[in-house]
Amino acid sequence: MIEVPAREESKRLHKNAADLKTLALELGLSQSTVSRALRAHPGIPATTRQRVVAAAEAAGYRPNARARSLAIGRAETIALSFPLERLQLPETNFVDVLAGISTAVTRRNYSLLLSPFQGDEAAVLRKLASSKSVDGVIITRPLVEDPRIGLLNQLRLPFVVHGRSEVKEAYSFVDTDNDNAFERLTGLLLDYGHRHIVAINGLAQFRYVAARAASFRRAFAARGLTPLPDAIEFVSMTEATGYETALRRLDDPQRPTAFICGSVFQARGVYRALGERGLKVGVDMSVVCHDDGVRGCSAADFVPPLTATATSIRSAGEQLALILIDLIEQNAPEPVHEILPFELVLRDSVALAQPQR
Amino acid sequence: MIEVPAREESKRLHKNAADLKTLALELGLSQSTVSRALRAHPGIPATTRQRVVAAAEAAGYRPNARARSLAIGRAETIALSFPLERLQLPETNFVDVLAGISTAVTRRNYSLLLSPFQGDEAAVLRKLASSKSVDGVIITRPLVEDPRIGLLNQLRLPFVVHGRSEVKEAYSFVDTDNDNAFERLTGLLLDYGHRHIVAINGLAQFRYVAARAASFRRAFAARGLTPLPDAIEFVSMTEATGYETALRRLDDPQRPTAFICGSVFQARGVYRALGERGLKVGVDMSVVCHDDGVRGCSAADFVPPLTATATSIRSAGEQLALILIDLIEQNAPEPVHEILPFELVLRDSVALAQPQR
DNA sequence: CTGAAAGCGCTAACAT
DNA sequence: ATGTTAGCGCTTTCAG
Repeated sequence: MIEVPAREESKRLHKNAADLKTLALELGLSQSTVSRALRAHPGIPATTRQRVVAAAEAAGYRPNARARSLAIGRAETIALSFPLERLQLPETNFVDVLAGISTAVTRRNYSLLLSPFQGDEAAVLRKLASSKSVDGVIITRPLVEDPRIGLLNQLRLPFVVHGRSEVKEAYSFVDTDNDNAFERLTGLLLDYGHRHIVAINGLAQFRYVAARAASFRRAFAARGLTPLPDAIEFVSMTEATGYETALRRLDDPQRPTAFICGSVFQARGVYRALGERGLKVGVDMSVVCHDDGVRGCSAADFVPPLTATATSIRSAGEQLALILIDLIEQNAPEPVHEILPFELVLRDSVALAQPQR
Repeated sequence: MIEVPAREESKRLHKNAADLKTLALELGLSQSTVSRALRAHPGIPATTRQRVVAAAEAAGYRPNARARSLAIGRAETIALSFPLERLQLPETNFVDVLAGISTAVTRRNYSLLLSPFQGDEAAVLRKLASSKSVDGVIITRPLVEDPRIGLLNQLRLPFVVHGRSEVKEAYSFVDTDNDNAFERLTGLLLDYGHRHIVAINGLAQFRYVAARAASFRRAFAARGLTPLPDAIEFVSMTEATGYETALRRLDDPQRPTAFICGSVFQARGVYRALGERGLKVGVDMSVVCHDDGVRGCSAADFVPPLTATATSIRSAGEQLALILIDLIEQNAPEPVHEILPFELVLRDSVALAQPQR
């Protein structure tokens, strides 16, 4: 019944639980010296530093994050605020942004707090700010006039927005170059001779949707043309709405010759609708889309492969986290505005427009 | 240049930054009384409590989470440890578990720390434990003999496993009733007269895969039958492998008459393979699968609708979080073992077996 | 180069 | 019913 081997293990266990005080005691040094040695403060000779580091490692010592953050006034943690439904809906690029954020946060030795909300996001943001549980927050999908920006500035909680808003205040953001992407897509179709183009856009409350609508029109204007008044559809970013919208427009006596889709999901719906009407993509009908590089749904894998403006929403996520952490650590005193480039990838989904009537 | 209106605002801002000391001072009470009043401790009369609560609300006061957690010895935060790739791969049920966890964590007023790892999960778990940044952790996809369970027990970090392992030690888990689900699916096919059934299972290192293999054989044994030696395929849980595996088995001279799939993703691949070989599901070939209720890929939406054992992986996520929090708060001193039920939903993907040869 | 001591903001014994 | 006091474990002046 004697547990000789267990004793040494329990000893090690105890060591694992060690705090700074114990460690200092064992080393015959003061807490402050040990603390400084571990943080490689100047003025600690290499020899003692090594001794301390070795002892800490042996003891499996890590500073208590709660005590440390109380002392230094930072939690080394950021939050991602998002509507819970973005984790529940099947078709969103949210998880890909999250993957990017996770990666960067980990690389910078920060932690990521997931902060979902249902209904009142402002309340959640206020709570994050006043309880000081995080050093900063990432918010997503800004509205044309987004009240969160004013709120966060007022609360003095560092933040970065995924996307842009039209508000006057200063704020940092990371955004894809949506505007120009839609202009390129539109221009491409126009240059192939298409005139009756339908743009399947997103819901009108979001700024990026407005921006895309504007750049769609800009591409026409640049060529001395004007789109039809009902050329732009403001619908949600799903396969189902892409399908429904396309079917409706195909069955219209004024059938378009080309579609621009805001997302690969919508494009998938458009392909399905075309299939059902017996129309061949890249032959009878042209389709292009914007492709955020969402995992598992690439324009390259469409049949036929889909011409698209390609970006990486995951790297947008990485940028969001990196910029926020820089902001927190004051490496970036000014608001940061980062617009990520896209690439136009030509594939087989675009045909020359048939000579009209 | 005088900022009269701004002054009042800055005053309110200042109030927002209020701490317990300031609040106590304003109220003419001691910190402890204010603290107790806010936590509705017994022995604080309703009148003062109301006064304190009102003042706190007006000031936008929230206890500093870092100070509080240092004082009470709990962070009121749990972590989810997972391989980063589960956020990057297109086909996983991970996000659905996450949605469930998020929901429950929020409901219990806890926070959720996302703790991805690449490579060495043990190191991450050690860090979580020694830095005391969270009160507990959820781990997923246990191996048959999973070393994390021993580690976490040794570290004395409360944890719950999504799934089971064969290790001897005590641990809490939430798991779907995988074993019996596969037995039911197999039994169903056997009762329809099928004898040459191929089970497309997962990768062999995971316990649930072994359990499913065993219950597949159990269903045969219960009817005095034995499956063919190569009846079970151990492959990954994706559409692509479902497709490839099905094609290979279909092109074998010994073609099976039915498939059991471990996931809807695999089943989707099987459907595609059957389509390409001109076989009609529910007529020429029978297919069943286990359906975790992943968002956007339901067995009910297959064409034809797919007979499946249905569970909700999201509610598994909820249970995981609730149990862990109970464990942390000592509401559940004993390890908790929760096996979630499933439902067998009959649809149109199963036909009576053709009389053999 | 190292140690002593204060304090981050809160909670909880221990008084009264 | 309320106040006083002593920490929680760390960082960081301030002394030596």
